[in-house]
Amino acid sequence: MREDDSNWFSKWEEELPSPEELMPLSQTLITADLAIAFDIRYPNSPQTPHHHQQPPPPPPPPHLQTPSTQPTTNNSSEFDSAEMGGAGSGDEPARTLKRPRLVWTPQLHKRFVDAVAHLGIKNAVPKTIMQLMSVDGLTRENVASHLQKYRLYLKRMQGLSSGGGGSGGGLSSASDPATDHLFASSPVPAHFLHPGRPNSDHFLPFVPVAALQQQHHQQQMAAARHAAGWLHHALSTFVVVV
DNA sequence: TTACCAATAT
DNA sequence: TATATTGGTA
Repeated sequence: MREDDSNWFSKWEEELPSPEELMPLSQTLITADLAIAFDIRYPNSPQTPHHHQQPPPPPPPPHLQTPSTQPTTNNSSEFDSAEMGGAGSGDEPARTLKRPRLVWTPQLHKRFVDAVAHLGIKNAVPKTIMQLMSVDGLTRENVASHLQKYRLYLKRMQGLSSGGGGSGGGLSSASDPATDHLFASSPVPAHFLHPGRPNSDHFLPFVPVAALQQQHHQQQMAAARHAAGWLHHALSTFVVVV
């Protein structure tokens, strides 16, 4: 196993989400230059590049949509026209500013589900989930709100699977398709619906990647090594559990 | 004091 | 409807 260490690690490394998959979460439609030009602060630049005056409290993210594919139907006039009525002009303290409503894209939700799955139901609380997701600009409240809804969804699924009968009998689930669209986009791990038994598979490395700046590579690698140690421990536990 | 969580508000 | 905010509680 010793010699394999470097092997499995690089192999594991290869399976990390591609930048294309990772980027979308914190990528905006505005280029860095444009952002600077318009004095728009990015959520995922924890490290203020080079600019004058950047107050410590991270300003609200414009939006953390995930335009992995350039939206063909993109209205380019979608930027938040920050100045409204001239009230909150300029350098006003970032706090007390309202963040734009978070949109739970399928990608974001996928990350959410993965985090919950790897944490196990019992440990899946907003703060932990948020940390595991490591999406810049994502707040605990964001996650809490989503989690609340997701739990209701899971409960409904359980109720459906165990009890009873579909009323009309025609299509599969009688529940409104519209309600489930987002949640249906990501598969629900089986053990979510079977409480009572400790989760059996919660280990494969859930990419602990936090950001994508080069400066963070060190931290990322540190996190990765940490995850590696944890993996090792998890594996030894696995033998016992199984 | 923090964070969870269900209810409620927008 | 989807997400945010609130308020009681552990």
